[in-house]
Amino acid sequence: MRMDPKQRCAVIETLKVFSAKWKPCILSYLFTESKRYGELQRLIPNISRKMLTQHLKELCADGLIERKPFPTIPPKVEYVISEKGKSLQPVFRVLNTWGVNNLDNVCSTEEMIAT
Amino acid sequence: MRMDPKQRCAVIETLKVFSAKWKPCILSYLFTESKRYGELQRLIPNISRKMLTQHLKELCADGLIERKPFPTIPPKVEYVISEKGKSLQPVFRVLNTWGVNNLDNVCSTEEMIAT
DNA sequence: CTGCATCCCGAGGGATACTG
DNA sequence: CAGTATCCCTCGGGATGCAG
Repeated sequence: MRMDPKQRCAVIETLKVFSAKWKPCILSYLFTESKRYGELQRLIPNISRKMLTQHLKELCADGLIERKPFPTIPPKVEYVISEKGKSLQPVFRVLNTWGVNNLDNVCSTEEMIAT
Repeated sequence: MRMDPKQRCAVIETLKVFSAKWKPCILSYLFTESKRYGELQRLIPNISRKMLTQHLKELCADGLIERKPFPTIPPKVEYVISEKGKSLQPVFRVLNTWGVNNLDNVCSTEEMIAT
């Protein structure tokens, strides 16, 4: 197993798609169910609006989520996980399992489903 | 599947361990066989000595690789993958597979074994 | 409510010169 | 050969204010 840093390596490009600071968190919420912009803001208290907007845009651009605007007043926007996004869930499970088995003081996302 | 950003989430902590700029590349070389400092430098032409040193240190601290210095003249240091490090290989394969199936213009690390 | 624009700061990371 | 030390700069990302 080798990687040529000059090529677009699948592992590295995959990491780029979802490993930004808040993206795993956003995705994990959307795995469960669609959320509105404001809901995500409340669920992730430390994220700034700028970063939330930016990450949502990038996730849309990469086809992992979809944006569903409703032309109501006041406006309402729902973010929904896409099929491509769903395909990341098993990847997250693998990462979660590795962390639980190899790191200290980490909290499994699987456990959090139960609670 | 939910993540509380206030906890040490397994997925996020796992990403922190190996998703720094050059770490996947370094690890992928060490998966194959042990390498000396200078070899890695030649294999990864764009990395600076500072970053190579820093990332190797962090990978050691996280127990993914081991440093084997030989008190010869001139000095010689080998970096070897650890058992914990090896356990990341299946994780890399999952990331690689997802990238190959879902991204354009990426190059599989698996293919590169064959070449 | 859902964003965009702007300003600003600190960390990540590159280049280079020096050392045991 | 295998680093360390220093300088510097870009960019991720936070805070705040404005707009549709």
